[in-house]
Amino acid sequence: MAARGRFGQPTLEQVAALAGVGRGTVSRVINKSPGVRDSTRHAVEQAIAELGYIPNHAARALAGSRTDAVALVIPETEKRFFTEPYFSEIIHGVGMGLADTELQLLLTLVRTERERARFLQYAKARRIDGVLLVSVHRDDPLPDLLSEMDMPTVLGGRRSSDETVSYVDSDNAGGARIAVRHLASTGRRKIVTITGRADMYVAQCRLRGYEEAVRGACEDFDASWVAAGDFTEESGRHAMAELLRLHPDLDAVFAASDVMAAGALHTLRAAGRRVPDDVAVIGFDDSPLAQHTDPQLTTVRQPVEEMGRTMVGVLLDQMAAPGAAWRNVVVRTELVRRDTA
Amino acid sequence: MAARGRFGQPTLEQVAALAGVGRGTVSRVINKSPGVRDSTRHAVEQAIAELGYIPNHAARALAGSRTDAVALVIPETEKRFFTEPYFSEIIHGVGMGLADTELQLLLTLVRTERERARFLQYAKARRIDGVLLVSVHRDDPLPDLLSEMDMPTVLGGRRSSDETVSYVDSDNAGGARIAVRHLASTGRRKIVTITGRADMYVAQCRLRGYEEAVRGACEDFDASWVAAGDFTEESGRHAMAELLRLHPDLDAVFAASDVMAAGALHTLRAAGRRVPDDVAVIGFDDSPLAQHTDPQLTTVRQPVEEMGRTMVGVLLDQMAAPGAAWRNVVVRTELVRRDTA
DNA sequence: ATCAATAATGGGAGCGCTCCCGAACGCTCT
DNA sequence: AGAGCGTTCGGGAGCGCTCCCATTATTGAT
Repeated sequence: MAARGRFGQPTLEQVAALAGVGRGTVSRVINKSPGVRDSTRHAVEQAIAELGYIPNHAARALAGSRTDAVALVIPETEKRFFTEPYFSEIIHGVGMGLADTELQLLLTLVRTERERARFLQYAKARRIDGVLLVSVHRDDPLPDLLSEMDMPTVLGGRRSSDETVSYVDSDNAGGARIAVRHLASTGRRKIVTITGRADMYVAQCRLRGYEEAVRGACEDFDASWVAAGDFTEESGRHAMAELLRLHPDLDAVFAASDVMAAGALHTLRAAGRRVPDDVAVIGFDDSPLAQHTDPQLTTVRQPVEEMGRTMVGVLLDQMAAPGAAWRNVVVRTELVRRDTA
Repeated sequence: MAARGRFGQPTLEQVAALAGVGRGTVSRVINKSPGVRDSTRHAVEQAIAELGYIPNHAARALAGSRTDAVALVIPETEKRFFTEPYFSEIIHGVGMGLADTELQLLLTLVRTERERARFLQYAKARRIDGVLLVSVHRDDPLPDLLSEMDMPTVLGGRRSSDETVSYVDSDNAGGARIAVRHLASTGRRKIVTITGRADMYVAQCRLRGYEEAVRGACEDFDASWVAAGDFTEESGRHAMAELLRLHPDLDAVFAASDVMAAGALHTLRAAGRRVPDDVAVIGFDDSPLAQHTDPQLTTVRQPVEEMGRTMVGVLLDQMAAPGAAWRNVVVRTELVRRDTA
């Protein structure tokens, strides 16, 4: 007589016994493999329901060499993780994408070299079937290492224009262009910008979009209209102050993130400039923060949650067809008009 | 000759062969079991290093019936998950707590009944060794179900004053008291409050703390000073409007969350009240948002990240000594003075 | 040197599943 | 009726590890 498992859980063998079939048949039913007569299938399903059978995951993983788990890797140090709702939204989107699969989500925060090495061990040991990677810096070799070990991998954002791993990205340059054009169309003539970290492609794209549009709109544009930030509020304040010093006559600023825009707003107010009367401001991301600034921030929205969901979709494809071509998706961005521009 | 595993990974058997010992001995070394001579241990470690051996997790889980994974369950619907940085901070704290263990973090968003049932299946099937549960509502049976199946469980926050599962909570009543006392000590005489969802213990505690302190400070206090909110900004605005209508002479408001305080700030400004000159405002949580409001929000800080870390500690204890007594930790809250009070 | 007691060690059994080969059972077609 | 084929099904082998008991090495006491 087939005995119950260690935790009182029924085993596949018991289901087989109850249904009066062999182990293999039950396995076939569970895995929806073809070649089982309908009547047999029903008998097995009946037995499964009766016993409340749940497949043992460890045994499946051992025998079948797949784990039904994917990792979401966030290689971000403290600060940004709190400040940016981006991560919450990605997590949420990924969660939704995974909702009707059998996959589990392993969350891995990689802050130190040690944690990074450990994660690679996990990947090597095949404790996961796939990896979602967000916030990847330009020279990060992790994606390549993963794809070398044939681990299905999808990036959120990309490292450069010729990314060699599947990714889902938003149209950052396009969003920046829309923002600048909107500014220009409302009569602004000196539209400066605050950039994100130069080593992140997303920042480069937003800068590129800005430049493309600003060249078309403002004849006297030059490099001094661009101030470097690093996506923190602090840097937004500093950059804004610097910009104000260099160009007292500026009348609009495009910040590469809402958080930096909030910093800019702060400096602007401290300098006695009225927003949007004297200076118009547009941010990027449409984070919840944008609704809490005063005045409420006009910003470029990227559908982060949708990106998370899409990343899962692409990963699922990769896992289903290993070695298939890279797939890339670029989602649209849009201007959200509020009160600062 | 022992062959390589399916993915080219060396197996324990190979390590044993190379070290010239038996399988059992290698297992003992890996698990740091006693009873291995130093010289033998070194030989094995040497072999492990040489082969780059990584234990196969599935096999361990199957043979040893433990999974080296814990789940963080977030039973929250859309809105709050984005708005509240609380979740990011908890996640971060939990990540830190887990950093120097061998445990993996499984993130489970439970939004629907179906997902809830599925999670219970996972727990029953012992795919995880322990559970961290945050944002639990008063009548949520999940914690009890888990502890009935002997699953080590720790709550972030608690459901009521006589919680029957281990928890880590912050001193909400104390924080509210500090806030009100501060308000009173700066001469405010009509200190109203906006509460959180009545079905959450955390909201009840903050309300209780408020009442305790306000009774001592304002003689004419009555129930009409209390307006119900639900932790959303929206509700903060409405509650504030209502309060203003009932008590045009109010001079201070304590909101049970920063988000609601931000809403209140909005209504106050719209009503032409100056903050903090006419009305002082104190929030709760010290979320990043508090630094972006205008003026910056005075608030009560609860060390969320520390709570996350502590939850892991308590869970580890539970896992080490199953069936041991419940352990509870209440962390301190403190007033963060900014510009609204 | 001898023997009992103790410390190390080897390896069989088994965890619950998937994979896959071959058996059994229809069919159809000569 | 018998051969030949496809469809279903049963169950052995094995995934890589832990558990545990039998076996062997080592130590201390006599």
